[in-house]
Amino acid sequence: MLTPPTPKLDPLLVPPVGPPTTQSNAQSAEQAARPVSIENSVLAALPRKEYQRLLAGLEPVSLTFGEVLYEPGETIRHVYFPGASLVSLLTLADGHLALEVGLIGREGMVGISLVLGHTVSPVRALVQGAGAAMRMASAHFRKALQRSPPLQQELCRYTHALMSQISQTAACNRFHVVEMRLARWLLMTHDRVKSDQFRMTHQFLAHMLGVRRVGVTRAAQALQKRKLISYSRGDITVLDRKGLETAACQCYEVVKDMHDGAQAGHETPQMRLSAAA
Amino acid sequence: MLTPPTPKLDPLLVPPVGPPTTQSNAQSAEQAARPVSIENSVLAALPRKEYQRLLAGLEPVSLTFGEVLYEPGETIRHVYFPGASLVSLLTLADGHLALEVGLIGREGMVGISLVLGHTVSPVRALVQGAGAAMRMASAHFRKALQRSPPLQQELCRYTHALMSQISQTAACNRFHVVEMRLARWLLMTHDRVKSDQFRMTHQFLAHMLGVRRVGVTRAAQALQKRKLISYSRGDITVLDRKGLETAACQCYEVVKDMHDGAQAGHETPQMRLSAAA
DNA sequence: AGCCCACTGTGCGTTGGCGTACATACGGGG
DNA sequence: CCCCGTATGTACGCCAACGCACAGTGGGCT
Repeated sequence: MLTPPTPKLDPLLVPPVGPPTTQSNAQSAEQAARPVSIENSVLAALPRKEYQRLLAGLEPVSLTFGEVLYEPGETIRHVYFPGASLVSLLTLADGHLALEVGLIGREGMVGISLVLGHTVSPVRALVQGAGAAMRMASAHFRKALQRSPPLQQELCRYTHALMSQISQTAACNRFHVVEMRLARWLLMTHDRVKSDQFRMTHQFLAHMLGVRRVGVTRAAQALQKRKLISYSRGDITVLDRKGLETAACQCYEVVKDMHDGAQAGHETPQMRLSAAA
Repeated sequence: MLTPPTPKLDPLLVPPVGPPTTQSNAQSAEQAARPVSIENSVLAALPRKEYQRLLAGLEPVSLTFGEVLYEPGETIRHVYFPGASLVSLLTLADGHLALEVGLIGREGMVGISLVLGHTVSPVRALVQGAGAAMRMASAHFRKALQRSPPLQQELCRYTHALMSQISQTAACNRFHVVEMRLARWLLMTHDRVKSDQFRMTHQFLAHMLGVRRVGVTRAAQALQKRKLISYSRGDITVLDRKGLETAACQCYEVVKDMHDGAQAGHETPQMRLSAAA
């Protein structure tokens, strides 16, 4: 939250940010003092030795709200390992409408295309929650990936989880009403940040969910009336986590189980059998 | 989920078919005479030597309409390389509604999860167009994959294309009206089969598009009135391919470019930059 | 030939979300 | 302290799609 969310008109389609990488570098200098501070599950899951080797190419950056990391069709310059930050993957339809298909926090990596050998992003990657992250230049990353089977494995797992998330989101967007989807979205965000409270305007949520702002307002009202959340001018607070889970569609649990399963299955991949059944 | 969910009522969730694998084997015997007859782009893209080595584990099968290859949460026993056949990936929402998120023909492989190290499928894989395919047992496939970097590369490419397809479909399902989506779907199918004509009831299409059967009927009427297609009792014929492309949303082109780009980009991955801009 | 069933066509009231427009409320900067 | 812009609340007509119900229609099977 280094900058106020929405300066002008419709900042969410193309938010007014300075050159992203440059300004990030400025801030990253102070953080460089303790470069291991970023907690990212993918990195954390690596053997100590592998992690140490990776550190050479990793650079701490501070992601600012609204920053666009990739645009569809754009070459990927860095991959990002979010810590406290939060990144949305958006698919564009027609050219002006956007819809979130994936949400990436500390459990994953931004730039999965590179893992699969593509240098171009098919989606827009938008910073949705400001915070710290580690990044690595694409060229360096590809080399590191080739040299590190554990990293490959970790990222393959995550890729699969992300793919499942995207699939489930597709069905969810098709079948479920706004209120349920909003609840799900809040839960997903809640999982990825430490606090019960985060900044998030209705307008922004509308873009994520692919609906009108008014639709979000209505849904949010309903949730607030049920004492599940409270909000005011961009501050959303989760009051009743359990209740929210009830209000959300089960898509939430399906996706969550998938991510958890992917991590839990680190040593025993087969155990996922029962989890998903 | 080995038992049929809905024996009566709605034949498309589990169409009336005999034991899938067994009966397929019966038919595959005659095809075994010339096992190289299946044209699959992934296999075709491999160096001759690699392909020859793979053949040992490949087994020609005949997929029958309505056959379910995987159910969500089920262990993947084989991967499939479709030839003339066509397989849909369906995500389940709530437990009874299904929505197609991906369509796989000769350009891909069914069972991508295995490539990413997961033995369990997150989606249902439903045979949507009967025809030939090659299959390989999971254990064998995993070994083959480890030994063959070209296969890895080919499948990573395809995985990426599939992921893009799923993302785009998600947005498409959210924003576009049934008629456009139907047109898109017909085009995608048309791309993957040789003929201008294929079997496809409204009810089936309704499940793919996640809408009512009546919705499909209406949309199909409109397309027929415009002389783009003609249909009768499950036989759909594409009359005006160009016209259909106009009637469809541009999601079709976006996804097509991605698949083509993935193949064309074999040597020049960067060239896609301009295509998606 | 006749029957049955799958496939397709049509109608009706309902509804969730859309597009638009305008009204209030908070809060920070001048 | 006032002003203005951002954030939120409310209203109205509209439409695509929904759920349900039922009516034709053609092909295959006995």
